[in-house]
Amino acid sequence: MLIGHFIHQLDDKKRISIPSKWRSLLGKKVVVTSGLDKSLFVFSLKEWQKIAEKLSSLSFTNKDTRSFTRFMLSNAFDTDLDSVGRILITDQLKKFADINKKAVLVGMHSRVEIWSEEEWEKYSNANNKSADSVAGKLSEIGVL
Amino acid sequence: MLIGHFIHQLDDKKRISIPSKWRSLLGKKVVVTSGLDKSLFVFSLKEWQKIAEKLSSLSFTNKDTRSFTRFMLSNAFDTDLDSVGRILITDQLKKFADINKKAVLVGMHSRVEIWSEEEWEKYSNANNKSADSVAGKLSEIGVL
DNA sequence: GGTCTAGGTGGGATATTGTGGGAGATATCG
DNA sequence: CGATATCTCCCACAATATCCCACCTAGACC
Repeated sequence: MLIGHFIHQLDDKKRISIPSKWRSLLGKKVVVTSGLDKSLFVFSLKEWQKIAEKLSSLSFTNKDTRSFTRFMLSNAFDTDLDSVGRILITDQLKKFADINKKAVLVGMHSRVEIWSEEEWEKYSNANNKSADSVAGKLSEIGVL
Repeated sequence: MLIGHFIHQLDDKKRISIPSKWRSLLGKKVVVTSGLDKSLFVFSLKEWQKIAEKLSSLSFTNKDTRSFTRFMLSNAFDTDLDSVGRILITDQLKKFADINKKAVLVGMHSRVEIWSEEEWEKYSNANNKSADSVAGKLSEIGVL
């Protein structure tokens, strides 16, 4: 299970290290694509295949699903981890997520999200959860 | 059942001892995450998996639950107990709970909470004073 | 009261990880 | 077709995490 978050550098060769903890879970080949909220999604090849299948099963007549499918597929990029566990980020994706140098890698169960540091800070501050709302959600899912 | 509380040191290598009493209940692998009121939650792997499953089952189209899931997962950290029963606390979590050196480990049924000593004092003092009102609540829910 | 044991704490040595850069291979363009 | 830019693979280094062992204190037991 992919959890936690790490701050890594995107170097001038547009490489970024996948935290070593996650490498065994992701495998050697991954797919990077544009995600929600100005972040990139990284899937293991296996997870990606599941998603691709789901996307292809969506109705083509619905305008929304058609555009969502295009959004996911057109920006998808498959890349291998190099010998020390880094992946490549294309210019388009770099630009999409507005990543300059520092990036935040976030573990989200079965996928990894990549954010620019600034966007991540903004996002997590903006969603500055009051203790009450967190407590409420926690009790909803049966933790408290 | 995890009950009672212990005061242990968080050393410079960001390790903290789990009370030996609790080790058999928690198992070798645990997950630490940000909790409520400036405290950290420690779950056994089993308990955590239940939570993670619930989280992943939440609808991802809802912006609120998405941010809640990110909050829970991005601050989570899975760690093994070392040969003498200590776990690691990441810088992020250390900062979140404002733990410097002395920390209080509190048994809360199925999870452990970790507080900085100062926060714990503050919190428990405030609570002791209102013991009467707590007693009232307990009778409301049929405990006493 | 002394000895023994278990649990908590600290520190050193080694392995791992993240990051940068070079050289050869490949593609691009005039 | 040659020159130049880009990409890919490989190696090197510094920082840090991980593993292991040793100490120390407090309580138990004789």
